[in-house]
Amino acid sequence: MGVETSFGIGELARRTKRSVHTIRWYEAQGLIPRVERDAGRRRQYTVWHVEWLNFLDRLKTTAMSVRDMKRYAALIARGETGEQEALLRAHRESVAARMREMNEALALIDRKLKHYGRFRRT
Amino acid sequence: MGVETSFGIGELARRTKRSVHTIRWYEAQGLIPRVERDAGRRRQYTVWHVEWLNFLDRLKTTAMSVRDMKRYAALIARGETGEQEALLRAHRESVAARMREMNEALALIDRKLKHYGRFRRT
DNA sequence: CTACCGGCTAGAGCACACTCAAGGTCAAGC
DNA sequence: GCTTGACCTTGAGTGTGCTCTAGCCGGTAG
Repeated sequence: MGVETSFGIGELARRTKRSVHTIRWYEAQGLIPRVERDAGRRRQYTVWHVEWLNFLDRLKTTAMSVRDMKRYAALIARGETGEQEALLRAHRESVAARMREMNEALALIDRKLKHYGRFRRT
Repeated sequence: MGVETSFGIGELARRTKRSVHTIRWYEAQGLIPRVERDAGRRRQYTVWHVEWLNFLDRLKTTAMSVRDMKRYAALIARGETGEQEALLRAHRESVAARMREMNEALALIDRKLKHYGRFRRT
């Protein structure tokens, strides 16, 4: 027992619902900053990494590319908060724009569906 | 002069802002129904195809896969309006769900941005 | 006649985001 | 001391959606 402050890659995989393969791949791509190793060269993670990967999920949900996640991760690693904010703000705007487009497309789809409905019996 | 009722692939490419390559690839994937050929085996298109490709753009904007576009195109080719409607309605729901997720993610990003803002000087 | 344009097919190549296989290390438990 | 399990690295393979190359044909203008 005791206060578990760090854990291995298997545990991180369970906590973030990713495969161990994927986590190593993410790290190789530069998406995971602040990864320490123990004496046996095994990766050690903390709750910070769980939260970071959860946040990456949100960025992914909003269609951020791995390339941009890598840029953001690099800024986190260097602590450059100004640039972090700029990147995130730019992403926010592109997401908002994409959502406006999707809304328009959805409206068109709804008009089509209404049209189908017009000739339905029920 | 005269009423131009059909045109070639180059013109379709210009009208739909795609490359000729891409249009041929779309057709090979089964995404473009009702394509006739002239005596020289050249593809002939009409305004119907322009509208169809514009609609495919909307489906793409809403992240429909080529696989599903192909299914929809096949239903168009066979005139099965009932199944067309079912497919489109299912897509509509998945888009709505994705947009809800994106909205949540956007809200989280906005909270992060607010946090950055908290420590800014201006 | 010949250059050019637009079109044709088959198939190779590419960017992205994983996903997994092969072969090995290392510590703990029996 | 041997097995088990978690971990390691390198690198190959996969699915999606294009994008382009090579080599060819056929009609028109100079």
